[in-house]
Amino acid sequence: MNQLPIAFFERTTPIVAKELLGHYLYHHSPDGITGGKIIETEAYLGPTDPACHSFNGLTPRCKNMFGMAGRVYVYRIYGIHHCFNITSDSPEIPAAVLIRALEPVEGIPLMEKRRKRDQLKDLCSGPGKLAIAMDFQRKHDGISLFTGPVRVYQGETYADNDIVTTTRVGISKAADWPLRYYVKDHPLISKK
DNA sequence: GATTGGATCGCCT
DNA sequence: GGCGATCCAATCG
Repeated sequence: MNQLPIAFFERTTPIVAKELLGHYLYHHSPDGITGGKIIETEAYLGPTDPACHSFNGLTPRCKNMFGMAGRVYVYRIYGIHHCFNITSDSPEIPAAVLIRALEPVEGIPLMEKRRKRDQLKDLCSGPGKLAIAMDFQRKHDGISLFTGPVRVYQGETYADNDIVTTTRVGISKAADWPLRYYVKDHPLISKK
């Protein structure tokens, strides 16, 4: 399988978020390979976006959003879960795409074991869930998609008619900005 | 130095 | 539909 080139990620974040749908996210972890098709994303635009962690400048948490696109940004949320993002846009603009749901395609038994669930819809249908199923942790924060165990491979490209654009989930600031994208009628997205 | 609130999930009613 | 779990960066709410 071919990897998406770094130029794919060095574009404005809504484009990257929308076009990531249909491509494949893999984690080659020590206890096995897991992978899935990206079916739901959200764009976080950087300094102009009040909902983005980089809105208030460089902090220890979001420092890896600053710099090159095509790297991993993982943070802890609600004290419990992790959220997995891919950095985007130019090095001057600290922005990222949150991966909200995957359609599992590889290492499903390992995902079931990590999630302690055996229904396909319970494995990767939400940012916290897919972080568990894929075993994404803080230690992955900042790694490149081109030199480490986490990779994005070329998949299919959806037509605009097959993509739903709507508002982001779970935020209070800029709540009405239409920056969430998902595959229309897909049964494994995180929520309507 | 203390407080607050969050890009969530799963179980309860 | 509501709420508890449980961490920590940002803010002084």
